[in-house]
Amino acid sequence: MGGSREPSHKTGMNSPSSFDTGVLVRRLSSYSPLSDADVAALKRADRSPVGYSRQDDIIRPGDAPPLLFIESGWALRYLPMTDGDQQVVQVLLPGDIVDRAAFLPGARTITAVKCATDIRACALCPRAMHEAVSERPNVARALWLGVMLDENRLLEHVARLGRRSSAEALAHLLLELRHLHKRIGAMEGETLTVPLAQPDIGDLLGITPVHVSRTISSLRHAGLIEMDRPTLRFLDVKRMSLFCGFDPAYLEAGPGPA
Amino acid sequence: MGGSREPSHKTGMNSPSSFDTGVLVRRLSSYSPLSDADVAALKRADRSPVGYSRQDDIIRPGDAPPLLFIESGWALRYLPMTDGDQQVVQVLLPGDIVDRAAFLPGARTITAVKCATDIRACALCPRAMHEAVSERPNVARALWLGVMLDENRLLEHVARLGRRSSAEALAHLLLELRHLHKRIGAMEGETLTVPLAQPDIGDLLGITPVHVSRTISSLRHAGLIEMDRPTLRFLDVKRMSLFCGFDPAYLEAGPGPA
DNA sequence: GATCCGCGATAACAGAGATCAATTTTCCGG
DNA sequence: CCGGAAAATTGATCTCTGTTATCGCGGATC
Repeated sequence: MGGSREPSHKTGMNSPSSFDTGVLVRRLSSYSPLSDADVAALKRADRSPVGYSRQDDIIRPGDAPPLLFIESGWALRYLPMTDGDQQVVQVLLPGDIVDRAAFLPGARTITAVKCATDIRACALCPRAMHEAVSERPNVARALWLGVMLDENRLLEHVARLGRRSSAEALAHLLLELRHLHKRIGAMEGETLTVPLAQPDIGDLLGITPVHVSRTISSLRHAGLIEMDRPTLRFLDVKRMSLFCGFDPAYLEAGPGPA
Repeated sequence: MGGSREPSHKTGMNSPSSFDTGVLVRRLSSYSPLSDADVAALKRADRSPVGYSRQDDIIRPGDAPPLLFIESGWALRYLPMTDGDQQVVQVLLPGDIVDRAAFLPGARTITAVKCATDIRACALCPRAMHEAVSERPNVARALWLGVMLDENRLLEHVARLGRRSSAEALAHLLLELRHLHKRIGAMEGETLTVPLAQPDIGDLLGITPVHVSRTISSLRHAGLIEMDRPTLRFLDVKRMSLFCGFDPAYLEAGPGPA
C-alpha cells in the first residue's frame, strides 16, 4: 500500500469556549435560515474539538467513521487503489462533514480522509444530531441541502475527469475552490491560499504530478493564473470560466422552503 | 446542443392493481427490514405509473424533478456539457430513485435523465413520503442507506474515470452491473442483458465510441467476456475482478441497526 | 420493398498524457 | 544552520486514446 501514511494520532485540544460550532452553524444557515432554537439544538450536539497534523489520516476505508466536521484547514477524501495510487473524490473545507456514513449507526466507509494541512475538527454527538434532525425541520432541510450540494460537486468532478482535458479540469477545479471561498469572504481580492501540493492535485484530477506541473504552467502562460505555492491568483476569471465551461449554478443552494 | 432528444411525452398507463411499489419496497427492505406498517406507509405514497420510450428525457437540467423511481427498464443520468458531449454519472435500474433532489421542495437538478430502454416509472407523493420518513425510522434508515450506497457507486465511478485504463474501467463497470443484477436474481447464470449502445458506454467511461469498440474487443480477446448486444456473458469473473481491482464491498449495505 | 440512419468494426494517423530521467528548489527536522 | 527528503521543473520518448474515414449491418419509416 504505497500511499498510506502514519496512523492518525489525535491530539486533544481544549478550546476556550462556546463558539466551536460556529463554522457549522454558519454553513448550515447559509443553506436554510436557522432560528435560535435550531442553533441551540445544534450546539447541544457539540463536542470538544480535536487537532490533526498535516498528512495524518482522519479515517480509513473500513472504519465506522466518527461524526466530525472540519473547523479549520483542508482535508482530502480519497479512495486508495490496489496499486498504491489514490483518487481524491472530495476536498473538505471548513464546515464540511468528514463522512456522512457517520449518520448511519454501524455503517462503514469506503474512503479515507487525510489532512492537507493541520486541522481542527469538531465531533458531534450522534444522538443529539438525530434529535435535531427529527425535531427541527430547518436543520433537517439544511443538512439535506448540504447532501445535494456535495452530490453536485461530485457530479461535476466526474465530468471533469471524464470529459475535460487536464488544463480544463484544473481550471474548473480552481474556479470551484475560488467560488466556495469567495462566498464566505475567505479571499483577498482574487488571491486564494491553496495548500495543496502538486501530487495532491494529480490525485484529484487523475493525472501524474509531472503533468500537473506542465498543466499549471500552461494556465500560467495563457495568462489565467499566477501560482506560487500556496498562493493562487486569478488573473482573468471570465476567460478562464469560458475556457473550461465553468458555471457556478451547481454550487448554489436552491430556492427557499416549500 | 448536440445530444438532446425529443421532449419527453409521457404516456399515461393504468396498471391493474396494488403491486406497483413492489420494486421499491423490495429494494428498500433489502437495505433495512420493513414492517407491514412501514410497507403500508410506502404504499400510501404510491401514484400511478408512467411510461417513457427509449431515448426520451425524463428530466432535464434546471428542472424541479418529480419524485419518481424506476419500475422497469434502464435509464442514464448525465451531465450535458457545453460542447454537446455528455458525461453519464449514474445508471438507473429498477428500484432506483430518478433524482433525489425531488425530496427537497423547490430544488432544481443539474442532471438530465434519458431512457436507455422503454421505461415504466412510478411517482411518489412527496407529502406521504415525508410523513413516512419522519414517522417510520426503518423507512428513513433504508432511504438513507440508499443514499450512501449510491454515493459509494459514484465514488467508484470517479475512481474508474480517474485512475483506470479504459479496459479496466469497462471491466469494473460491467462487474458492478453483474453484481447488482446477480443479487436480485436478474441473471441467467453468467449471462446479463445490457441494453446500452456503445456510445452510451462511451459517455459513461469518458471515452469515444470508437474506443469503446476497441476496448470491448480487447476484453473479448482476453477471454473475459462475450458481448453480443444486448447479451453479455462473463467468462472468468475472478480473473476479470483481479484485472480491474473490483471488490464488491462498496455495493454491500452495512451491518444492522444500532 | 427501397431508403435512411444509427450502430458496430476496423484502419491510419495525430495528439494528450504517461513514463523515465536528470536537476534544482523548497521544506522540515535535528 | 545544515542535510535529507519531498516538491517542482524540464526534456525525451512511448503508449493509449482521439480523430477521421470507410464499410457492412439491421431496424425504422414511408
